[in-house]
Amino acid sequence: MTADTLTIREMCDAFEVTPRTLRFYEAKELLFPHREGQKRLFTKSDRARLKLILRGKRFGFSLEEIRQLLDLYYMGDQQQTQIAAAYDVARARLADLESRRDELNEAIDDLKDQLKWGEKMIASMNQTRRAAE
Amino acid sequence: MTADTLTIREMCDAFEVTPRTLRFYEAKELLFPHREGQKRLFTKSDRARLKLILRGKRFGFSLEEIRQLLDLYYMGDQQQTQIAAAYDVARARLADLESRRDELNEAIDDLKDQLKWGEKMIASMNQTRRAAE
DNA sequence: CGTATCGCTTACGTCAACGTAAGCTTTCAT
DNA sequence: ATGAAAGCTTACGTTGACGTAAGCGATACG
Repeated sequence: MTADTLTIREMCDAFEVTPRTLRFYEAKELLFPHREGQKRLFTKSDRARLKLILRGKRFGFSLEEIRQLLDLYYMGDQQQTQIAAAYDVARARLADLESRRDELNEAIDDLKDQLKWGEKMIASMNQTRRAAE
Repeated sequence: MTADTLTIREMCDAFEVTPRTLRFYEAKELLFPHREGQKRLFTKSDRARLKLILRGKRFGFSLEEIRQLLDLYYMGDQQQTQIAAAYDVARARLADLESRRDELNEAIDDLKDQLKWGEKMIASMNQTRRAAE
């Protein structure tokens, strides 16, 4: 049985990252792989966290920001004040993501216009070329 | 008349960036302010470009990627092959943005679930606290 | 006329996020 | 037994995106 843990190499292959990157994330307390002697063993939780880390990076968050967000996602049973604080931060993050989505939709609309313009351009140039032949 | 151009300071105030940043963007050929003697004068085109630069950064693009995208947006009348190539790149970018939006929506849904969970948590903890009093 | 203020250039400093190299154990197949 | 492979630690190097400091020219102001 594989005990549901991955070696560092398997983890790298699964997520297309380097060992250095995984060790770096551990040093920054973004991942907490178990140890079997010296060797790291990455659990299901680590895989879920790494997925969120990479997603966060695609959205342009810094590792430090991502670490805080992970602390939110993976809170155990904590004190009420902690939960409440986390709740507020999560709501702020939601607002951030929604505004990002809106801006992204703007950018998409802009680009679609740009593409229409490009199509007309190409068409008219083909026109011109045929006329010149 | 202000000739529709901004000094570097006005530009900084308008976009909340530092002079260093604007000079840096010029050095990297992302902006092309005119000169009045030594002094930079930022045109409407520069303002539009800077808006796109800052938007790109919020989406996690590197300045080099952004420069290429700007070259697309602001192509003059070029050769057909150039237009056609730009068209392809723009379509690829559109696909990228749309997939980002989809992933963003996923993240938003996840977070909404998380928030519901948090609300329940807080509610049940208030319950517990009242029971213990 | 002195002196601030604004802008310019040149150049070195910095921080995040890894890359890369050196040298050391453990493991496992030949 | 051994030597290649995989993993580890430590530490210095690198790249991108600016920050910051020094020093100079022009311009405005009291």
